[in-house]
Amino acid sequence: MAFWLFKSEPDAWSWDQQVAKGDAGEEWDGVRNYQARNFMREMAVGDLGFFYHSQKDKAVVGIVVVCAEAHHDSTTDDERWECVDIKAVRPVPAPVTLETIKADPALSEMVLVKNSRLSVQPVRDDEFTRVCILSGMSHEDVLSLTA
DNA sequence: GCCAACGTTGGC
DNA sequence: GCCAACGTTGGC
Repeated sequence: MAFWLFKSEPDAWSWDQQVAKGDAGEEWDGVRNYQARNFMREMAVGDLGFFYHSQKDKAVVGIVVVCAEAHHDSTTDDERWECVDIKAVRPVPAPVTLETIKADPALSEMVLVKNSRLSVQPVRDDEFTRVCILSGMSHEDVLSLTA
């Protein structure tokens, strides 16, 4: 299983809106960046990701799961752009802010820290676990997610 | 609201 | 194929 991070401006598409979509999930559409698209092409159904609010919150607020592999982005006729579908799994007990992430030496290599503009990015196993723990989840909580 | 970082476009 | 100009993102 691989881990990812999906970044969204809460004014454009928020965690609450994602949750409201329920198990049907929603296209992660609108991505017009090759790097981000290529990461989505690598995703498999069942991969987990963080849902990150940029701008005002600047925090990881929830956990999502990929529920459809990359397919054409329905918001454009341009054949180049694809997206996956994701659905909400659970909110994190407490948001993990960018400030907290930046202050943690174990997370200094995160793409979020090194390339703040990339909207879809890979997360390492150890980084995924670490952020979960920082959010207040127990090790058992993390294990039950990744089992 | 500013600006640094980055990606894309288009002229040469 | 290079690079200047431009547009966008997102942290501050």
